[in-house]
Amino acid sequence: MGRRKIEMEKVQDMNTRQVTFSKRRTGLFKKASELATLCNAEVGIVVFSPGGKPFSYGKPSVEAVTERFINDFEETGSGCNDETRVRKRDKQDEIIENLDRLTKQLKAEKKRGEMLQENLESAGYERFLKPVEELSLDELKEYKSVLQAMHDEIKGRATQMKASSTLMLLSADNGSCNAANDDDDYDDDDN
Amino acid sequence: MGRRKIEMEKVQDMNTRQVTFSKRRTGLFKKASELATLCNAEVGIVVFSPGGKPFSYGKPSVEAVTERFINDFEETGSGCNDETRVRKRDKQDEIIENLDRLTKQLKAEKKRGEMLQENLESAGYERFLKPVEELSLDELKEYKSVLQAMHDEIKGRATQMKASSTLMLLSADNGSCNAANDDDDYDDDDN
DNA sequence: AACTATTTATAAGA
DNA sequence: TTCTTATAAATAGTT
Repeated sequence: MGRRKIEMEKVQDMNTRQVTFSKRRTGLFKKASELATLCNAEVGIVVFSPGGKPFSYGKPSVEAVTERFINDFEETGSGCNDETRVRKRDKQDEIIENLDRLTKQLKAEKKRGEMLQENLESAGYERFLKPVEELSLDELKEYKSVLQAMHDEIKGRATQMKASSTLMLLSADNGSCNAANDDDDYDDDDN
Repeated sequence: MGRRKIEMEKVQDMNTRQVTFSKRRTGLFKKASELATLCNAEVGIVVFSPGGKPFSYGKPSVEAVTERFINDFEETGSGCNDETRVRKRDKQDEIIENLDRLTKQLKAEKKRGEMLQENLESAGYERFLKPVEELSLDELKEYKSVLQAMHDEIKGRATQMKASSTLMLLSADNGSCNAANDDDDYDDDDN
């Protein structure tokens, strides 16, 4: 949508591709935001750059989503006999347990990452301030690059894991467009 | 982008909102597809309609994502001492275990849903074909609505759970735009 | 579901 | 990288 029409195939020039990625990622997130605002919808996106760096966008927030998901409880009573209600309840209990486990795992993962980072940083300073002159230039360079790599990895790990899990869950059984239903998919009731 | 500019606020008319949702959801998924194709990126999206129906889009496929995520193994060796390598290995093992657990939970959840649906359908047909004339009109109506509700719920449950989990993971700590890094976020190496 | 008048998004260029 | 601009695409209102 610019000076020229472009073919829908991988952009060959790397610099151009980088620029295109940035611009279009921004555009995609904006579109998502507009969809959420205009239609009172909820939306989540994960994108991996070719380099594997994850970007994400979500609106409004997970809390709102999970809350609604869990509060689904109260509305399941009408028109059901007792047996049905019990079955539903059991099913929802399981789902809630699963969601809860996911959150706990995520939190634990984040905490481990933070602790590892702290350990590395303190160890790094100590080693850097004391025996510097005992290290060769090459050793110093290598040491610096190791620290940098570890820092980057840990910093991005939680996001990476979130994004990967997300994509995995998203396309668990198919990899392409996947509308939920065919028939009635839009019943509003909130205002 | 049409006959008139519209305000960025919830569309009030319900029919208009439904149409807008459909059109813009399609547009969003197309944009995502283009981003993936042009930039060789990976992308996943979940959208809830106001009625709570989930829609999702992913490209290329989860398998590709998880595979790359796991193969990250081989590339972590350079520039690390043994202790560092062991730490990284441990961390990645944990992550892989978590991902594995997520997949298993999802599969179990789907299987339970399918079984429940089968049970309901067979029981439903039996009851419907035999004692119809013994049921009052009101009972028949109620019965039909119960079956319909259960059917809809089970049909949508796996997707709902996937989408909810996804959104939860996505915005576990914040609800708005969330770029991964600040600095170098684009290093390509595949061709 | 199709059709346009317009608004947006964006490819190139600076 | 950020801004500008010519043009391609998306889409709001209409049929």
